[in-house]
Amino acid sequence: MSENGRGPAPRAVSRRRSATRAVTMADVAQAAEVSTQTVSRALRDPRSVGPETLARIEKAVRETRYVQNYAASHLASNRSMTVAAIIPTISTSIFAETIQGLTDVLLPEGYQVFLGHTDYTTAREEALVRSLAGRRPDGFFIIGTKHTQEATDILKRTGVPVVESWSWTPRPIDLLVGFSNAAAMMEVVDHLVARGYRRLTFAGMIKPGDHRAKDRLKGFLDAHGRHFPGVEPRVVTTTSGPMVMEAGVELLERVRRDHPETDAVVFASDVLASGALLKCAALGVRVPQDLAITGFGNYDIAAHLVPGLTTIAIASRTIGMEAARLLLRRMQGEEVAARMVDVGFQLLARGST
Amino acid sequence: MSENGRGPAPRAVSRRRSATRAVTMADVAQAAEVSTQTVSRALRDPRSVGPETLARIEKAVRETRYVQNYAASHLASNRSMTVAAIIPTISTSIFAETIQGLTDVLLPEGYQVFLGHTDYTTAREEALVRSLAGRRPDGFFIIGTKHTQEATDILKRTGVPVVESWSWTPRPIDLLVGFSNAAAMMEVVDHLVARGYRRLTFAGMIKPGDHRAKDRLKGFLDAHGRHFPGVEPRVVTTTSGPMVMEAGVELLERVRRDHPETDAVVFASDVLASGALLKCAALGVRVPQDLAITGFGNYDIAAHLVPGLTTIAIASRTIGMEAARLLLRRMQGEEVAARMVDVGFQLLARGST
DNA sequence: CTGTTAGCGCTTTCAA
DNA sequence: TTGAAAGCGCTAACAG
Repeated sequence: MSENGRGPAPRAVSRRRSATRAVTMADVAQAAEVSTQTVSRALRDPRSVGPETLARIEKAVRETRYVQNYAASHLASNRSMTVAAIIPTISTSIFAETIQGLTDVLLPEGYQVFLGHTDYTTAREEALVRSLAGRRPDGFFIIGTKHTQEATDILKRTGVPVVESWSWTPRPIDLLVGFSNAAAMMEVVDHLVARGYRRLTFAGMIKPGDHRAKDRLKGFLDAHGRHFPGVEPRVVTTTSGPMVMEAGVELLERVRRDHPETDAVVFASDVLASGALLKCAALGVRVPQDLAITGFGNYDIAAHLVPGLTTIAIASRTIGMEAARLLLRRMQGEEVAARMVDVGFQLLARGST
Repeated sequence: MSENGRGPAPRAVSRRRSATRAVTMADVAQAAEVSTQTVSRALRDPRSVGPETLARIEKAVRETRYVQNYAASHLASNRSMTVAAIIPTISTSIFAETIQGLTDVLLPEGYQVFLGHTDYTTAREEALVRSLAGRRPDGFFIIGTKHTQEATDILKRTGVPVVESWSWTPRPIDLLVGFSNAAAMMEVVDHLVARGYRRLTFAGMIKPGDHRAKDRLKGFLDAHGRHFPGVEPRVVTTTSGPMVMEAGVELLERVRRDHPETDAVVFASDVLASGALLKCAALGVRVPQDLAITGFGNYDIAAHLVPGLTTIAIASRTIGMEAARLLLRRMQGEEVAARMVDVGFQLLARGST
């Protein structure tokens, strides 16, 4: 325990910082009677060393319980084998699906994922980008295509591939895996109009940094203007609070109070729509006869509600997987054929309309 | 562009690996006309350098667009400022809440979170622990208390704090933030019996590595044996497939076919219970008159279903936040008062029983 | 197939 | 308050 028991004349002054010296590659090399270089090679590509040497090294690794230090590896090789992922919030299962898809593809290739969430604020996003850039990830994955100038600059200067997602833009920072939220919403409106609904109201939670929600509203307004020129569009929104079903209930109540003539409510998310749909059942409002309801996202619940919820299905997991594949190709030095991937969307017409 | 234009006699042979040399602390130091030491100090503790020096350094940082390299920092200081988090799956919103809580507390303190998921297999968990250990995180967060011997060994030998969670054990590896799944399930059974139900059936998805689901089944069996000694407990399970409402629908169908006498179905998760409850509405099965249904987790949907779903509420986000606080204290060298935190659970009796 | 050398970019230690 | 030297644990480059 005593820190002083080192003896009188420690030749090369010990500059150790860690108390319990960890096993290093040098220890393995010594145990296997090879150089550290050979150990390094054996770990990265077992076929690059002789079979007997390899066996000795593997034995040494086991016996010394060696765990490679990636920080040192990273510093020496300039490859961190990590990918930074930036999402608005983890608690929305639909982004979780995307992250799951991302990690499902990246982990088997040896990449680890750093995760950060912005809570839908661009300021937090910028801080996160800066902080994550300091980890020198080999790639970035980020939800959204609108960022602060500073964040965009940092992302561009990292020199590593960047995938933006879940939106669409003609000029991505680098790579893009997304779809047009506006176009999807237009399709919802077209569908409602085709089914005979005429008094549509948009209801959504639009946080300051949530450009996907804004695009959906924009799509609604565009389509509404196209179908009902001159008619003032009905819009009910909240700008804060957790994205939970209760918010949908509250939005429904505001729609019924402020726009009682509404015959169809276009929600910006399945979460909100589900809350509203269930509330309708409790209130005795018949869906879709008295009121049609649409959602966005095709969450698990949408197909199970009674009636089923008409919504837009997004290939959430696919976005993550496709993004991972693009990143992998780039991180391995290959070129990608298409820098922009449109995963599209699909209108699922169910009983609620 | 030419790689050859270096001239004939490059004195000290360049051993650069990165093509575009990134801005380093030395560049900042040069621009600010101080040593790298001073820059380093200024970045870590601005008050440790003179105000004029600080101003020059801050200016230099801005002008050079310097982004600190944490890998080098990590290697030199032996602190990575990261925490590794291991969860069964990201796509289950209830774990996402926990991760959100964890990051909400850790990010402001400068820690970043590495995320990995095991898909409920202990083999993948072990691989993940090994891999994440190589990143030398300053702390581990892991869902569950049952691990392979090897994974346990690695976690113990890292020398950093480890928080296990979402279960209960008298002998955690290090720290514990959890609750007893079995006790929670017993309370569900007690509640049903008190309400007059006598023919209970357990229905759940029990994946091989999901010890929390197993504990819930165990709790059911214990309570069932206590209330109905000698009566064979009814249990319907699946062992694979995605945890979605459809699985709940299928379990419900099996319960109705194999155990038609059932008057209450005890589901191991709200997801399953919700699917079943909605299916009951579609089938015309009255809940709770014909069949009572209970869930587990108190997902957002539970309170909005009609009737409301009786379930066990878990402080999912709190688990993450509490774990983060324990880790922080330990990572900052302080002792923690209580190594084991029981966050408990709460039975929420709603209309479905 | 294997070893030697230098260095990745930062922080610790020690000295001024 | 600031600086000089050393080294964290690994890998690239080169040589054999």
